Amino acid sequence: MANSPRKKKPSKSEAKVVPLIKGRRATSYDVARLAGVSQSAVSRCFKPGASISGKMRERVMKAAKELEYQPNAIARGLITQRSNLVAVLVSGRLNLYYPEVLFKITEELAEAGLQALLFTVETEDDAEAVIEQAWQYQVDGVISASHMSQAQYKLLEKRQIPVVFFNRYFSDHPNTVVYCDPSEQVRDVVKQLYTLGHRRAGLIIGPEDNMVSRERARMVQDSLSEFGIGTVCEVRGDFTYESGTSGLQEINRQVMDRPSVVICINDMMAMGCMDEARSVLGLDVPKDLSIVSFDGIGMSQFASYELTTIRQPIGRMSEAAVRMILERVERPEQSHEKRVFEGAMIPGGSIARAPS
Amino acid sequence: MANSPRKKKPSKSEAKVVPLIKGRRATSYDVARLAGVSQSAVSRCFKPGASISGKMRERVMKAAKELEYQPNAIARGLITQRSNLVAVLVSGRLNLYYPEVLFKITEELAEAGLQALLFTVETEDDAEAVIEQAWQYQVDGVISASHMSQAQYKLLEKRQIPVVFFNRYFSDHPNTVVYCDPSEQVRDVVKQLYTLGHRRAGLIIGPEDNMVSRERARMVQDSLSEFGIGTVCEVRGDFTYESGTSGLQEINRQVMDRPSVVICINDMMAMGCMDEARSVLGLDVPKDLSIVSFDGIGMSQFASYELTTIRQPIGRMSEAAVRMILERVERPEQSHEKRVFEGAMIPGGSIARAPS
DNA sequence: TGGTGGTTTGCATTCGAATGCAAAAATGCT
DNA sequence: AGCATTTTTGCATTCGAATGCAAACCACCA
Repeated sequence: MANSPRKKKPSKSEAKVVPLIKGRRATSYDVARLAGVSQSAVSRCFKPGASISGKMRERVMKAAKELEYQPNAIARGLITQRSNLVAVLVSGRLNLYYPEVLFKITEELAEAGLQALLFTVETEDDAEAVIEQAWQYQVDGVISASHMSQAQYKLLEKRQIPVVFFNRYFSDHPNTVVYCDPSEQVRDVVKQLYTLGHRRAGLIIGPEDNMVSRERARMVQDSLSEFGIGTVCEVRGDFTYESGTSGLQEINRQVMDRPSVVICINDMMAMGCMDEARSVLGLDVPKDLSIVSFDGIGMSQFASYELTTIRQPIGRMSEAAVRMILERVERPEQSHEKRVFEGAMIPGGSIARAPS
Repeated sequence: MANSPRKKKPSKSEAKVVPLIKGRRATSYDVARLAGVSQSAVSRCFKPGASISGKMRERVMKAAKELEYQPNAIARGLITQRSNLVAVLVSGRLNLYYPEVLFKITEELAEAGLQALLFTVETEDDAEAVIEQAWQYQVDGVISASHMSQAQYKLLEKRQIPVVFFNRYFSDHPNTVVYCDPSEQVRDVVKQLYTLGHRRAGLIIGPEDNMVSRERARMVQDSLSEFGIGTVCEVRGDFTYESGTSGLQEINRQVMDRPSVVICINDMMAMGCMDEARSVLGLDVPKDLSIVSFDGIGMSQFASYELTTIRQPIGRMSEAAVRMILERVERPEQSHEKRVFEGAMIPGGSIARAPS
């Protein structure tokens, strides 16, 4: 490996190497050889803001194009300690809220030059495994819109992997969060219900361990009692359509005198609830029964449902989540931040004057 | 760096090193040092089937646990030339068919020890960019359920990245495919329509360049003409709910004498169509208008819709897709394979006797 | 012409795990 | 015990790009 005289001799007739001829993809060394420069020059050409002269860049780029060279993100990740991968944790396929969030986040990530590593998480056990996987893949950060225990979060923290929570957080622990606070809108909706004569409400809430459900339920309860609307029944579902149908059944079973309005903690359950009311109980929604809910997912506005619901600004929230992950990656020492977005009431058509 | 006598001396009091104490995650070298063995031993411990003795494994594992060591997938990928990443290309958030497929595939991949790198693709230009990204990340393979031009496919082929097409393929080019062929069921459904007295059908199909749409349309046309049912109108949508509503409007505009059945090329459009029929045109589905469609996504069976539709066995198809990617990764020279699954008719409740 | 300062460039090393090869250890057999 | 065979282990190198440092180059001015 004698260091040859620093004069370039690219005239070796290997200039006609067809890229990938033997299954190997071109590396920065191949490009360097073809262009008659050093590997570092090639590397610098692909690093924005690096010190490189015009003609050098030109020469390298020409060779790179010829060989269809693209830097190897894996190798780059190894040396820079930045994978540009972000783990996105969403849960089940049964709540159509998640796909919306997922796609939005993925697009925002792409825009920021990051890749989404997708993980589906149904239980905390899943989360356990997922965290290990993400750790193995050296993700730069985690955006979690699904289950995660405090212990798991602390583990990630200890490993210095930035986490942004999407619509959930731990109140007794500092963390970075994008969150939708619909309390204003809840009050508006409840007020409207009051004006429409509703005095007895049913509630279909989510799993006990779910923060979003707890918070929303609390807000609803607060507003209800403020306006003197009674909660005749509170049943627990799991955010799925099916648990909306069975939820209404359950309410029906528990109280003889049906409430005039059912408040569902998310759209999926509201849709189940509405379908149950109409198809099974033969009720007219909203004339016989009003229904309101949360999320504002796309299909909640299909003509069959037209839910009166409180929408989360998913687009802005996703954008914020990605911004925040980037910030935390770049300045891990910075203190945590919580960004809270207001909800937005979608009037819909699923509420009406209470039947007398 | 004198090579010390091959006697272990792990008693260096660094045994109390707290993992990650200075922000560095443990590497195989750290584990090796703590366990008093070589780095290669550590590596072998994490490779299933490697030649390692029981006590060695035990010692290494103990040290690994203490340091919370997990092999670095990025470094591994670099040396093994296998990233264990698979790019999954799905399109828009507006057709709920995709999330279902995506989640299924992701789960199957996880089961096979692979990670899904998610890409959303709306146009062929997107696909272009996505392919470059995937290439940079050294994905082991691509599962494409979205747009991809022949040129793009050939590019991937040239780069020797295995591709599995999900429900689409190029007929004039060898490729690996999982596909759902609903022709049997189409015939059944059309026959049933005939029996129910339908003689005039409307069609809402998808974009011209979409193979799934073309194929399904062809099958429908074939069966219709076999049974002597006329196509009074064929309009084009884009697989979204909205294009289902506008599709029915369009049909209504084009022909004065409304068809007795509308066949939609996917569920989303069928739902839009049904909602339009009911809420805007005031029709009773199925009494005034029958609707049938394709896909069998979850929400097509919600009580508001209960579509008569031809379901794809998404679960089995996803599993097959992952299997096939694995096979192609391991034996790239093997010839291509096309796995075709039958559809399954879901009776639903969206068809009835044709109004006289 | 020579010196100064600034910009380009290349060299050599690094990231963390895998692996072919040879040395060492363990096992079996006579 | 002595030798052959098999299994286990460590050494050294490799993957592909990034980067600190020093050498080379360039421009400019005195």
